[in-house]
Amino acid sequence: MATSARRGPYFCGIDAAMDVVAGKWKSLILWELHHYGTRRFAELRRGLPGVSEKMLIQHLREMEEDGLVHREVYREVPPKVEYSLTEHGVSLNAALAPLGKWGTERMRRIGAEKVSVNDAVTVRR
Amino acid sequence: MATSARRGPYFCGIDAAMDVVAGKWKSLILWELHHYGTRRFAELRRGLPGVSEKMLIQHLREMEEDGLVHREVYREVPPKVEYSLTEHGVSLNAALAPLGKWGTERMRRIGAEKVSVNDAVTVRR
DNA sequence: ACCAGTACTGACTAATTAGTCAGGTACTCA
DNA sequence: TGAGTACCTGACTAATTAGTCAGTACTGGT
Repeated sequence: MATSARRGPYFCGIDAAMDVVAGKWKSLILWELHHYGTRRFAELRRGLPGVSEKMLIQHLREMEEDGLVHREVYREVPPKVEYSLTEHGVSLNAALAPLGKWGTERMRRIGAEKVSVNDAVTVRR
Repeated sequence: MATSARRGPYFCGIDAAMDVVAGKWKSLILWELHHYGTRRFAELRRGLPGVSEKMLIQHLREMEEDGLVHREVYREVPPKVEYSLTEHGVSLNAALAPLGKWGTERMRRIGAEKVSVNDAVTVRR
């Protein structure tokens, strides 16, 4: 089982929270959905420069399983799928806010750059 | 470079914070050091049931590089090394508190078990 | 003398996570 | 007719992260 799902046992709450947020793009997806409310698959892909479709879908599926995002499929052609945060997703995002603030502060401290759209296509590590 | 160090560019603050917290045991180390104030290497090892010495050292070194923990070496025999949180480590821990609360709530929701000392030696995933 | 405790290092392997790329359906527009 | 958009799936590979295990130097206790 290469993908998803641990769901305990956990050492503590942070451990449990990390389990659902860990993944290269998950926090970014959370932020996008929080910021825009509702986003289609292709919109998310464009909003997360550098993400591969495979990972985007995989993360979205895991987050759906974990009850963080809601997936609304419209039986149309061409297909239309809308993603949005559930109540739990919204509260997780709120819980992440202080961490985001700390991170922003850290970026200022170490003088880290923000990724630009041009950088994003190239390597990140 | 298998170990450590990305340090930007980041997409956002959460991305930057995640960079220093990601790692199987880092949040737990943070919690231990926060709880006890100062801990020796062997105390940490015992406090984190299941951790391998290699990962513990590796994580401690990375966190030291990232300015989260302070390493105090006493030139004695047998060797004595004390780890403690720096100011930044303390503030990071504070920023993680809401996330920990969310995680605890999630554990209650999904009925996840807390790891017991007996479990810890065996597999975790 | 021998074993345990301390704080490690380093080689090697296993497991996990992410990326690439090809394909698939069902349409619309030129 | 051919290209393009939308939302995917699946096979295969690369990169990253974690685990195992052996070994070091020194000492205190039995």
